[in-house]
Amino acid sequence: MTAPRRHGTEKSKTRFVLLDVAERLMLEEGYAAVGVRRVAREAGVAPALVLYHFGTLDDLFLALLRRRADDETARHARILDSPEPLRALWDLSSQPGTALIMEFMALANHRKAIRAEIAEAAERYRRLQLEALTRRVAEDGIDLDGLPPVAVTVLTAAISRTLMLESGLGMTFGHEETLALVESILRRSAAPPPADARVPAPTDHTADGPYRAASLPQGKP
Amino acid sequence: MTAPRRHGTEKSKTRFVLLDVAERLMLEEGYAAVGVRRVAREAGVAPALVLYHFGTLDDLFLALLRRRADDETARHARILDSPEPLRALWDLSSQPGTALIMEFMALANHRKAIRAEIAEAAERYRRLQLEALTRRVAEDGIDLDGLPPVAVTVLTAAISRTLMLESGLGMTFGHEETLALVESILRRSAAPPPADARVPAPTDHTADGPYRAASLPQGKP
DNA sequence: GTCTATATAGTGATAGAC
DNA sequence: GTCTATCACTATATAGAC
Repeated sequence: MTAPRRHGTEKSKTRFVLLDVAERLMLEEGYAAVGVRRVAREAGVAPALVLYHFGTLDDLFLALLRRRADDETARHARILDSPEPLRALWDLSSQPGTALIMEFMALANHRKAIRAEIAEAAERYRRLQLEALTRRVAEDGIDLDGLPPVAVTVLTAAISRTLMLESGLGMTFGHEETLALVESILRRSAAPPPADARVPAPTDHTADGPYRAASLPQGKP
Repeated sequence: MTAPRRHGTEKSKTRFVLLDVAERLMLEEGYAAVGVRRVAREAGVAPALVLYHFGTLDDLFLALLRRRADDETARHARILDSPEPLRALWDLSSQPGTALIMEFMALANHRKAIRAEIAEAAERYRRLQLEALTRRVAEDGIDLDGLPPVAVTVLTAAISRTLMLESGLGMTFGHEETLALVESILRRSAAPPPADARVPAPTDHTADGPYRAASLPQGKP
Protein backbone atom coordinates (compact mmCIF):
# COMPACT_ATOMS: atom_id res chain seq x y z
CA MET A 1 0.00 0.00 0.00
CA THR A 2 1.95 2.90 1.34
CA ALA A 3 5.43 1.42 0.99
CA PRO A 4 7.61 4.52 0.61
CA ARG A 5 11.03 3.22 -0.19
CA ARG A 6 12.37 1.00 2.52
CA HIS A 7 11.38 0.25 6.08
CA GLY A 8 12.51 -2.22 8.71
CA THR A 9 9.47 -4.16 9.80
CA GLU A 10 11.53 -6.82 11.49
CA LYS A 11 11.97 -7.55 15.17
CA SER A 12 14.70 -4.97 15.55
CA LYS A 13 15.65 -4.05 19.06
CA THR A 14 15.77 -0.37 18.12
CA ARG A 15 12.24 -0.54 16.85
CA PHE A 16 10.98 -1.61 20.24
CA VAL A 17 12.99 1.06 21.97
CA LEU A 18 11.45 3.69 19.71
CA LEU A 19 7.98 2.44 20.52
CA ASP A 20 8.78 2.44 24.23
CA VAL A 21 9.93 6.04 24.04
CA ALA A 22 6.88 7.10 22.06
CA GLU A 23 4.54 5.39 24.52
CA ARG A 24 6.20 6.99 27.50
CA LEU A 25 6.06 10.42 25.89
CA MET A 26 2.37 10.02 25.11
CA LEU A 27 1.56 9.12 28.70
CA GLU A 28 3.77 11.71 30.34
CA GLU A 29 3.43 14.71 28.04
CA GLY A 30 0.65 13.89 25.61
CA TYR A 31 0.69 12.87 21.97
CA ALA A 32 1.93 16.31 20.88
CA ALA A 33 5.30 15.50 22.47
CA VAL A 34 5.76 12.61 20.06
CA GLY A 35 7.79 13.82 17.08
CA VAL A 36 10.51 12.41 14.90
CA ARG A 37 13.30 14.39 16.54
CA ARG A 38 12.09 14.04 20.10
CA VAL A 39 11.67 10.29 19.91
CA ALA A 40 15.04 9.89 18.21
CA ARG A 41 16.83 12.03 20.77
CA GLU A 42 15.39 10.21 23.77
CA ALA A 43 16.17 6.87 22.15
CA GLY A 44 19.73 7.96 21.43
CA VAL A 45 19.55 7.54 17.66
CA ALA A 46 19.43 9.76 14.61
CA PRO A 47 16.04 11.20 13.56
CA ALA A 48 16.20 9.55 10.17
CA LEU A 49 16.20 6.16 11.84
CA VAL A 50 12.69 6.72 13.15
CA LEU A 51 11.36 7.20 9.65
CA TYR A 52 13.41 4.28 8.42
CA HIS A 53 11.58 1.97 10.77
CA PHE A 54 8.07 3.36 10.46
CA GLY A 55 7.98 5.25 7.19
CA THR A 56 5.79 8.05 8.53
CA LEU A 57 4.89 9.39 11.94
CA ASP A 58 1.34 8.15 11.50
CA ASP A 59 2.67 4.65 11.03
CA LEU A 60 4.61 4.97 14.26
CA PHE A 61 1.39 5.81 16.08
CA LEU A 62 -0.40 2.90 14.46
CA ALA A 63 2.41 0.51 15.33
CA LEU A 64 2.17 1.67 18.93
CA LEU A 65 -1.59 1.22 18.92
CA ARG A 66 -1.32 -2.32 17.59
CA ARG A 67 1.40 -3.29 20.03
CA ARG A 68 -0.95 -2.57 22.92
CA ALA A 69 -3.66 -4.83 21.54
CA ASP A 70 -2.37 -8.05 23.08
CA ASP A 71 -1.75 -6.49 26.48
CA GLU A 72 -5.18 -4.94 26.58
CA THR A 73 -6.89 -8.15 25.58
CA ALA A 74 -5.12 -9.95 28.39
CA ARG A 75 -6.12 -7.23 30.83
CA HIS A 76 -9.76 -7.51 29.86
CA ALA A 77 -9.67 -11.20 30.64
CA ARG A 78 -9.35 -10.29 34.31
CA ILE A 79 -12.97 -9.28 34.32
CA LEU A 80 -13.78 -12.92 33.79
CA ASP A 81 -11.66 -14.12 36.69
CA SER A 82 -12.33 -11.49 39.30
CA PRO A 83 -14.74 -12.23 42.15
CA GLU A 84 -16.01 -8.66 41.62
CA PRO A 85 -16.25 -8.19 37.85
CA LEU A 86 -17.66 -4.68 38.10
CA ARG A 87 -14.76 -3.57 40.27
CA ALA A 88 -12.36 -5.28 37.90
CA LEU A 89 -13.90 -3.29 35.05
CA TRP A 90 -13.52 -0.07 37.00
CA ASP A 91 -9.92 -0.78 37.96
CA LEU A 92 -9.15 -1.69 34.38
CA SER A 93 -10.54 1.64 33.18
CA SER A 94 -8.45 3.53 35.72
CA GLN A 95 -5.11 2.14 34.56
CA PRO A 96 -2.41 3.77 32.44
CA GLY A 97 -3.34 1.51 29.56
CA THR A 98 -6.68 3.26 29.39
CA ALA A 99 -5.01 6.64 29.68
CA LEU A 100 -3.08 5.71 26.55
CA ILE A 101 -6.28 4.90 24.69
CA MET A 102 -7.71 8.23 25.79
CA GLU A 103 -4.62 9.99 24.46
CA PHE A 104 -5.07 8.15 21.17
CA MET A 105 -8.67 9.32 20.97
CA ALA A 106 -7.47 12.90 21.38
CA LEU A 107 -4.88 12.26 18.71
CA ALA A 108 -7.56 10.98 16.37
CA ASN A 109 -9.12 14.43 16.33
CA HIS A 110 -6.04 15.88 14.68
CA ARG A 111 -4.88 13.01 12.47
CA LYS A 112 -7.82 12.16 10.31
CA ALA A 113 -5.66 9.74 8.33
CA ILE A 114 -5.59 7.32 11.26
CA ARG A 115 -8.81 8.38 12.95
CA ALA A 116 -10.81 5.37 11.79
CA GLU A 117 -8.25 2.87 13.01
CA ILE A 118 -8.06 4.50 16.43
CA ALA A 119 -11.81 4.59 16.82
CA GLU A 120 -11.92 0.96 15.76
CA ALA A 121 -9.45 0.00 18.47
CA ALA A 122 -11.37 1.90 21.14
CA GLU A 123 -14.61 0.24 20.10
CA ARG A 124 -12.96 -3.17 20.12
CA TYR A 125 -11.98 -2.69 23.76
CA ARG A 126 -15.52 -1.74 24.63
CA ARG A 127 -16.81 -4.90 22.98
CA LEU A 128 -14.29 -6.94 24.95
CA GLN A 129 -15.52 -5.40 28.17
CA LEU A 130 -19.13 -5.97 27.23
CA GLU A 131 -18.54 -9.59 26.32
CA ALA A 132 -16.81 -10.35 29.62
CA LEU A 133 -19.32 -8.43 31.70
CA THR A 134 -22.30 -9.99 29.98
CA ARG A 135 -20.98 -13.46 30.57
CA ARG A 136 -20.48 -12.81 34.26
CA VAL A 137 -23.95 -11.36 34.58
CA ALA A 138 -25.40 -14.45 32.96
CA GLU A 139 -23.32 -17.04 34.84
CA ASP A 140 -23.19 -15.50 38.29
CA GLY A 141 -25.96 -13.26 39.54
CA ILE A 142 -23.98 -10.04 39.35
CA ASP A 143 -26.04 -7.06 40.46
CA LEU A 144 -26.05 -4.31 37.85
CA ASP A 145 -29.07 -2.49 39.26
CA GLY A 146 -30.96 -3.47 36.15
CA LEU A 147 -28.66 -1.43 33.93
CA PRO A 148 -27.85 -2.76 30.46
CA PRO A 149 -24.28 -4.11 30.56
CA VAL A 150 -23.28 -2.07 27.54
CA ALA A 151 -24.41 1.10 29.30
CA VAL A 152 -22.26 0.11 32.25
CA THR A 153 -19.20 -0.08 30.01
CA VAL A 154 -19.95 3.35 28.56
CA LEU A 155 -20.52 4.89 31.97
CA THR A 156 -17.36 3.34 33.37
CA ALA A 157 -15.29 4.68 30.51
CA ALA A 158 -16.93 8.10 30.73
CA ILE A 159 -16.41 8.54 34.45
CA SER A 160 -12.88 7.19 34.66
CA ARG A 161 -11.70 9.15 31.63
CA THR A 162 -13.23 12.37 32.91
CA LEU A 163 -11.63 12.01 36.32
CA MET A 164 -8.27 11.26 34.74
CA LEU A 165 -8.43 14.17 32.32
CA GLU A 166 -9.54 16.67 34.91
CA SER A 167 -7.02 15.48 37.50
CA GLY A 168 -4.27 16.04 34.97
CA LEU A 169 -5.47 19.62 34.68
CA GLY A 170 -5.44 20.09 38.44
CA MET A 171 -9.22 20.15 38.52
CA THR A 172 -10.68 17.88 41.19
CA PHE A 173 -13.89 19.63 42.20
CA GLY A 174 -16.56 16.99 42.83
CA HIS A 175 -14.20 14.06 42.30
CA GLU A 176 -14.29 12.87 45.87
CA GLU A 177 -18.07 12.60 45.95
CA THR A 178 -18.10 10.92 42.55
CA LEU A 179 -15.53 8.35 43.62
CA ALA A 180 -17.56 7.69 46.76
CA LEU A 181 -20.60 7.10 44.60
CA VAL A 182 -18.69 4.69 42.37
CA GLU A 183 -17.38 2.88 45.40
CA SER A 184 -20.85 2.45 46.85
CA ILE A 185 -22.08 1.01 43.56
CA LEU A 186 -19.15 -1.37 43.40
CA ARG A 187 -19.87 -2.57 46.93
CA ARG A 188 -23.52 -3.14 46.24
CA SER A 189 -22.64 -5.07 43.12
CA ALA A 190 -20.14 -7.16 45.06
CA ALA A 191 -22.78 -8.42 47.46
CA PRO A 192 -24.08 -11.93 46.64
CA PRO A 193 -27.41 -11.89 44.81
CA PRO A 194 -30.43 -11.64 47.10
CA ALA A 195 -32.34 -14.88 47.22
CA ASP A 196 -35.77 -13.32 47.42
CA ALA A 197 -35.92 -9.86 48.96
CA ARG A 198 -33.37 -7.18 49.67
CA VAL A 199 -31.05 -7.83 52.57
CA PRO A 200 -28.31 -5.60 53.94
CA ALA A 201 -24.66 -6.24 53.17
CA PRO A 202 -23.64 -9.60 54.65
CA THR A 203 -20.40 -9.10 56.55
CA ASP A 204 -18.88 -5.70 55.85
CA HIS A 205 -15.56 -7.21 54.87
CA THR A 206 -13.84 -3.82 54.74
CA ALA A 207 -13.51 -1.42 57.60
CA ASP A 208 -15.64 1.37 56.31
CA GLY A 209 -14.86 4.99 57.13
CA PRO A 210 -16.59 7.42 54.81
CA TYR A 211 -15.07 6.23 51.58
CA ARG A 212 -11.67 6.12 50.02
CA ALA A 213 -10.95 8.86 47.54
CA ALA A 214 -8.02 9.63 45.26
CA SER A 215 -7.89 6.09 43.94
CA LEU A 216 -7.19 7.16 40.39
CA PRO A 217 -3.76 7.60 38.83
CA GLN A 218 -2.86 11.17 38.00
CA GLY A 219 -3.10 12.05 34.33
CA LYS A 220 -0.21 14.38 33.61
CA PRO A 221 1.68 15.88 36.53
CA MET B 1 1.84 42.52 32.90
CA THR B 2 2.66 40.82 29.64
CA ALA B 3 2.60 43.94 27.46
CA PRO B 4 4.84 43.00 24.51
CA ARG B 5 5.00 46.16 22.45
CA ARG B 6 1.61 47.31 21.32
CA HIS B 7 -1.78 45.67 21.15
CA GLY B 8 -5.31 46.82 20.39
CA THR B 9 -7.45 45.90 23.36
CA GLU B 10 -10.25 48.15 22.26
CA LYS B 11 -13.64 47.26 20.87
CA SER B 12 -12.35 46.88 17.35
CA LYS B 13 -14.66 45.21 14.90
CA THR B 14 -11.79 43.18 13.49
CA ARG B 15 -11.00 41.83 16.92
CA PHE B 16 -14.45 40.35 17.22
CA VAL B 17 -14.26 38.89 13.75
CA LEU B 18 -10.97 37.22 14.63
CA LEU B 19 -12.49 35.72 17.77
CA ASP B 20 -15.51 34.52 15.79
CA VAL B 21 -13.26 32.79 13.30
CA ALA B 22 -11.15 31.20 16.02
CA GLU B 23 -14.24 29.93 17.84
CA ARG B 24 -15.70 28.45 14.69
CA LEU B 25 -12.42 26.73 13.83
CA MET B 26 -12.16 25.24 17.31
CA LEU B 27 -15.64 23.78 17.11
CA GLU B 28 -15.43 22.54 13.54
CA GLU B 29 -11.86 21.31 13.28
CA GLY B 30 -10.45 21.37 16.80
CA TYR B 31 -8.05 23.72 18.51
CA ALA B 32 -5.13 22.58 16.33
CA ALA B 33 -6.76 24.35 13.38
CA VAL B 34 -6.41 27.68 15.17
CA GLY B 35 -3.20 29.33 14.03
CA VAL B 36 -2.11 32.85 13.23
CA ARG B 37 -2.18 32.32 9.46
CA ARG B 38 -5.36 30.30 9.34
CA VAL B 39 -7.37 32.73 11.44
CA ALA B 40 -6.03 35.69 9.46
CA ARG B 41 -6.82 34.07 6.12
CA GLU B 42 -10.41 33.18 7.04
CA ALA B 43 -10.94 36.65 8.47
CA GLY B 44 -9.56 38.25 5.33
CA VAL B 45 -6.72 40.13 7.01
CA ALA B 46 -2.95 39.87 7.20
CA PRO B 47 -1.44 37.40 9.71
CA ALA B 48 0.43 40.16 11.52
CA LEU B 49 -2.86 41.76 12.44
CA VAL B 50 -3.78 38.79 14.60
CA LEU B 51 -0.69 39.25 16.72
CA TYR B 52 -1.26 43.00 16.82
CA HIS B 53 -4.61 42.44 18.51
CA PHE B 54 -3.69 39.63 20.84
CA GLY B 55 0.07 39.73 21.24
CA THR B 56 0.48 35.95 21.24
CA LEU B 57 -1.61 33.00 20.18
CA ASP B 58 -2.10 32.02 23.81
CA ASP B 59 -3.64 35.40 24.48
CA LEU B 60 -6.04 34.85 21.62
CA PHE B 61 -7.18 31.62 23.23
CA LEU B 62 -7.58 33.31 26.58
CA ALA B 63 -9.56 36.18 25.05
CA LEU B 64 -11.85 33.63 23.45
CA LEU B 65 -12.25 31.79 26.73
CA ARG B 66 -13.16 34.95 28.59
CA ARG B 67 -15.62 36.09 25.95
CA ARG B 68 -17.66 32.95 26.51
CA ALA B 69 -17.93 33.55 30.23
CA ASP B 70 -20.99 35.79 30.09
CA ASP B 71 -22.84 33.57 27.66
CA GLU B 72 -22.19 30.49 29.72
CA THR B 73 -23.27 32.16 32.93
CA ALA B 74 -26.54 33.14 31.30
CA ARG B 75 -27.01 29.61 30.02
CA HIS B 76 -26.52 28.15 33.46
CA ALA B 77 -29.28 30.37 34.77
CA ARG B 78 -31.74 28.28 32.78
CA ILE B 79 -31.32 25.51 35.29
CA LEU B 80 -33.02 27.78 37.77
CA ASP B 81 -35.99 28.52 35.52
CA SER B 82 -36.64 25.15 33.95
CA PRO B 83 -39.50 22.99 35.25
CA GLU B 84 -37.09 20.07 34.87
CA PRO B 85 -33.73 21.29 36.20
CA LEU B 86 -31.99 17.97 35.70
CA ARG B 87 -33.02 17.88 32.06
CA ALA B 88 -31.93 21.50 31.71
CA LEU B 89 -28.53 20.53 33.07
CA TRP B 90 -28.26 17.66 30.63
CA ASP B 91 -29.32 19.79 27.66
CA LEU B 92 -26.86 22.45 28.71
CA SER B 93 -24.04 19.93 28.78
CA SER B 94 -24.95 18.68 25.32
CA GLN B 95 -24.66 22.06 23.62
CA PRO B 96 -21.88 23.46 21.42
CA GLY B 97 -20.87 25.78 24.24
CA THR B 98 -19.88 22.74 26.26
CA ALA B 99 -18.10 21.28 23.26
CA LEU B 100 -15.99 24.41 23.21
CA ILE B 101 -15.07 23.96 26.86
CA MET B 102 -14.12 20.38 26.12
CA GLU B 103 -11.90 21.54 23.29
CA PHE B 104 -10.28 24.01 25.65
CA MET B 105 -9.58 21.24 28.13
CA ALA B 106 -7.84 19.29 25.39
CA LEU B 107 -5.92 22.42 24.49
CA ALA B 108 -4.84 22.81 28.11
CA ASN B 109 -2.88 19.58 27.82
CA HIS B 110 -0.62 21.10 25.20
CA ARG B 111 -0.37 24.72 26.33
CA LYS B 112 0.79 24.56 29.88
CA ALA B 113 1.13 28.35 29.92
CA ILE B 114 -2.65 28.73 29.95
CA ARG B 115 -3.55 25.40 31.52
CA ALA B 116 -4.40 26.85 34.93
CA GLU B 117 -6.72 29.47 33.53
CA ILE B 118 -8.59 26.94 31.41
CA ALA B 119 -9.02 24.54 34.32
CA GLU B 120 -10.22 27.44 36.42
CA ALA B 121 -12.90 28.30 33.87
CA ALA B 122 -14.07 24.70 33.62
CA GLU B 123 -14.29 24.44 37.38
CA ARG B 124 -16.20 27.72 37.59
CA TYR B 125 -18.86 26.31 35.28
CA ARG B 126 -19.18 23.24 37.43
CA ARG B 127 -19.68 25.41 40.49
CA LEU B 128 -22.37 27.36 38.65
CA GLN B 129 -24.17 24.15 37.82
CA LEU B 130 -23.89 22.90 41.35
CA GLU B 131 -25.20 26.14 42.83
CA ALA B 132 -28.24 26.16 40.58
CA LEU B 133 -28.95 22.48 41.02
CA THR B 134 -28.57 22.61 44.78
CA ARG B 135 -31.01 25.48 45.06
CA ARG B 136 -33.62 23.67 43.03
CA VAL B 137 -33.20 20.53 45.11
CA ALA B 138 -33.72 22.57 48.26
CA GLU B 139 -36.66 24.65 47.04
CA ASP B 140 -38.59 22.11 45.00
CA GLY B 141 -38.45 18.44 45.80
CA ILE B 142 -36.33 17.46 42.82
CA ASP B 143 -35.62 13.75 42.76
CA LEU B 144 -31.93 13.03 42.46
CA ASP B 145 -32.16 9.42 43.62
CA GLY B 146 -30.29 10.40 46.71
CA LEU B 147 -27.17 11.32 44.72
CA PRO B 148 -25.07 14.25 45.91
CA PRO B 149 -25.76 17.18 43.55
CA VAL B 150 -22.07 17.69 42.89
CA ALA B 151 -21.74 14.09 41.77
CA VAL B 152 -24.65 14.67 39.39
CA THR B 153 -22.79 17.55 37.76
CA VAL B 154 -19.67 15.44 37.37
CA LEU B 155 -21.61 12.51 35.93
CA THR B 156 -23.51 14.75 33.53
CA ALA B 157 -20.30 16.30 32.26
CA ALA B 158 -18.59 12.94 31.99
CA ILE B 159 -21.37 11.26 30.05
CA SER B 160 -22.17 14.11 27.68
CA ARG B 161 -18.51 14.80 26.94
CA THR B 162 -17.79 11.15 26.28
CA LEU B 163 -20.71 10.76 23.90
CA MET B 164 -19.71 13.92 22.06
CA LEU B 165 -16.07 12.93 21.74
CA GLU B 166 -16.81 9.41 20.58
CA SER B 167 -19.50 10.51 18.15
CA GLY B 168 -17.01 12.83 16.56
CA LEU B 169 -14.77 9.82 16.01
CA GLY B 170 -17.58 7.82 14.44
CA MET B 171 -17.75 5.58 17.48
CA THR B 172 -21.30 5.09 18.74
CA PHE B 173 -21.26 1.61 20.23
CA GLY B 174 -23.41 1.62 23.37
CA HIS B 175 -24.54 5.20 22.95
CA GLU B 176 -28.16 4.35 22.29
CA GLU B 177 -28.53 2.35 25.47
CA THR B 178 -26.72 5.01 27.46
CA LEU B 179 -28.96 7.77 26.13
CA ALA B 180 -32.00 5.65 26.96
CA LEU B 181 -30.70 5.28 30.49
CA VAL B 182 -30.17 9.03 30.80
CA GLU B 183 -33.63 9.67 29.47
CA SER B 184 -35.21 7.32 31.99
CA ILE B 185 -33.40 9.08 34.81
CA LEU B 186 -34.51 12.46 33.53
CA ARG B 187 -38.12 11.29 33.40
CA ARG B 188 -38.03 9.89 36.88
CA SER B 189 -36.54 13.12 38.15
CA ALA B 190 -39.22 15.13 36.35
CA ALA B 191 -42.03 13.36 38.15
CA PRO B 192 -43.38 15.27 41.17
CA PRO B 193 -41.96 14.05 44.47
CA PRO B 194 -43.78 11.00 45.82
CA ALA B 195 -45.82 11.89 48.89
CA ASP B 196 -45.24 8.65 50.72
CA ALA B 197 -44.53 5.58 48.63
CA ARG B 198 -43.45 5.01 45.07
CA VAL B 199 -46.09 5.51 42.42
CA PRO B 200 -45.82 5.03 38.64
CA ALA B 201 -45.41 8.01 36.35
CA PRO B 202 -48.52 10.18 36.58
CA THR B 203 -49.63 10.92 33.04
CA ASP B 204 -47.03 9.80 30.52
CA HIS B 205 -46.94 13.20 28.89
CA THR B 206 -44.83 12.02 25.98
CA ALA B 207 -45.75 9.27 23.58
CA ASP B 208 -43.20 6.74 24.57
CA GLY B 209 -41.76 4.26 22.09
CA PRO B 210 -38.55 2.65 23.31
CA TYR B 211 -36.57 5.84 23.76
CA ARG B 212 -35.24 8.58 21.59
CA ALA B 213 -31.59 8.23 20.71
CA ALA B 214 -29.15 10.40 18.79
CA SER B 215 -30.13 13.50 20.71
CA LEU B 216 -26.59 14.79 20.98
CA PRO B 217 -24.89 17.14 18.55
CA GLN B 218 -22.14 15.59 16.52
CA GLY B 219 -18.66 16.50 17.66
CA LYS B 220 -16.58 16.90 14.54
CA PRO B 221 -18.06 15.74 11.22
C1' DG C 1 -5.14 49.93 12.30
C1' DT C 2 -3.43 47.51 8.66
C1' DC C 3 -0.13 46.20 5.65
C1' DT C 4 4.47 43.84 3.48
C1' DA C 5 8.52 41.68 4.47
C1' DT C 6 11.33 39.08 7.25
C1' DA C 7 13.48 36.81 11.32
C1' DT C 8 13.87 32.62 13.79
C1' DA C 9 12.92 28.14 14.73
C1' DG C 10 10.30 24.27 14.38
C1' DT C 11 8.36 20.21 11.64
C1' DG C 12 8.12 15.65 8.64
C1' DA C 13 10.47 13.57 5.20
C1' DT C 14 14.27 12.23 1.73
C1' DA C 15 19.01 11.16 -0.41
C1' DG C 16 22.87 8.96 -0.22
C1' DA C 17 27.34 7.72 2.20
C1' DC C 18 29.05 4.20 5.39
C1' DG D 1 20.88 -0.61 10.17
C1' DT D 2 22.55 3.76 11.11
C1' DC D 3 24.34 7.91 10.00
C1' DT D 4 24.93 13.15 8.12
C1' DA D 5 23.08 16.60 5.51
C1' DT D 6 19.43 18.76 3.56
C1' DC D 7 14.90 19.84 1.40
C1' DA D 8 10.43 21.82 1.66
C1' DC D 9 7.28 23.47 4.45
C1' DT D 10 5.06 25.30 8.48
C1' DA D 11 4.84 27.85 12.65
C1' DT D 12 4.90 32.16 15.84
C1' DA D 13 6.51 36.51 16.17
C1' DT D 14 8.71 41.09 14.92
C1' DA D 15 10.14 45.53 12.25
C1' DG D 16 8.89 49.12 9.96
C1' DA D 17 6.35 51.42 5.97
C1' DC D 18 1.78 53.48 5.07
